[in-house]
Amino acid sequence: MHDLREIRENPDKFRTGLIRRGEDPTVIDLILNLDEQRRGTILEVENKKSRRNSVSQQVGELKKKGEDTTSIIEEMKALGEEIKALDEKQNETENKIDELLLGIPNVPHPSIPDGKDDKENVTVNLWGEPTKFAFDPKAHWDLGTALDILDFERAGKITGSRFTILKTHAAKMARALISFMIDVHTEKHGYSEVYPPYMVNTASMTGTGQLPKFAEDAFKVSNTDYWLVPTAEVPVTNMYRDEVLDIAELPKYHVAYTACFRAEAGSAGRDTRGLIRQHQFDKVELVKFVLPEDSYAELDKLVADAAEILQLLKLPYRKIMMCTGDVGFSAAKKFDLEVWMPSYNNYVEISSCSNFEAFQARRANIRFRRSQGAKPEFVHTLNGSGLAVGRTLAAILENYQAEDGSIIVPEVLRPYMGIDKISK
RNA sequence: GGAGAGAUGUCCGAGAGGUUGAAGGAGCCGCUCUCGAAAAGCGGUAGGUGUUUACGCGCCUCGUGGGUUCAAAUCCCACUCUCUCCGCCA
Repeated sequence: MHDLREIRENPDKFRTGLIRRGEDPTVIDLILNLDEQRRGTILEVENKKSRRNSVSQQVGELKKKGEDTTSIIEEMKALGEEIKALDEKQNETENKIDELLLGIPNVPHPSIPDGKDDKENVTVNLWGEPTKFAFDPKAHWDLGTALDILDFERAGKITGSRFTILKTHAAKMARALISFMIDVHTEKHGYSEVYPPYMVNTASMTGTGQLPKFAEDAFKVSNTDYWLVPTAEVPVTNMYRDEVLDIAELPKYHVAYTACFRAEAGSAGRDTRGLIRQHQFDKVELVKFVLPEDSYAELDKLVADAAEILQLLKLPYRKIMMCTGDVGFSAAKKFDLEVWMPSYNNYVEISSCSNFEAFQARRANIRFRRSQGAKPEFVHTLNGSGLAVGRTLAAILENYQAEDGSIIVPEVLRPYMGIDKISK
């Protein structure tokens, strides 16, 4: 969410941001009009309230002296009605403004390229090379089914499509990956581990920007105000909602493992096979709360922290900078890491690292103070996958497959798995 | 699920319709004293919003949302959360 005052003072910045994203900038003028209306009413209603406050005080004094106050009270009754009517009008206006404000995406950072969609994203660099095979490599869903470590059919029976049962070595490898990733981030990169709830309330979903605009992407728990988390970003970022953080604690880094739940509305027919696009998947997420002036340096470090997992697993990947058309609603700048997936003969997103600047902090009211007595300011928030576990598992199965259909276990996972090869 | 208690500023804690945005204490900041420190003394110390070049002034906020009243932290209703006891339970 943006600061109404900032929009008032510098509307062109926001118009330009919308235009760069390919969206309609006239919403800014709509807001400016409503704001003007709103401020006019404030003046009017506050004058009346001021009068009521001082007269009410006098009433108290007069009554103490035993004087007659009936005519004043009559007058104040009428004034009260006027105030009530104006307050209602004011509420309506403010709700309309909020509704519009909540629907406006973040302003893209000047450094990111203009573009319509993902085709205009920019490759920043490549690490490693697409894996070469002396034989015809298989897709992970075929490998996993043949090894009896992935079971798509029974998952379809017990739940539905886009769910998978991981069995034996696959289940253990998922667990190993979660531990490995969290260990690297806590021990080497300085993140503090949290294990949050998998359900969050509407206020939290609004704080990070999933709501109100993207309700159809999430699962709502019926008869409650709760949503299944689409990413650990939501609970972890909202840990500090409505708090003023001590500047000595900044920057604050958290790493969290959760299952993630996504409705995948609008993805019907895409990535229907395998682990790539599931309604439920595991993810280790990195979340940062930082000083505004540091957030872009912190973004680079965040991407490097996520990339290091891929390097340690020796999985080839590339780093992509998202263009204005693909940067996402809440982000000002975003890098994706894409891992080489032989079955796609292409790179597939495995991590998404964003700087939200103050966009989420303003929605969630997360602030800090530069010094004792200073005005609170909004922090900048960032997050990134470090990494998506299901896709990592798929990438390992495919990139580490041998001709006989067995899978070599990446060296860094062997201490966690106790074996060096998965075979029949 | 049943019974009860509670939610006040950075923290503890008073207040129970009328000059209370809120006593008192702690913390923090500044000053005095001191060679320095401690102690002591004095002063300051919420957020949001509107207006103003500025000093300032106004409005809102005592868990959240409604209501009663000329006037609500204080009365009424609903909800949320926390704690205690009982029941159930991984």
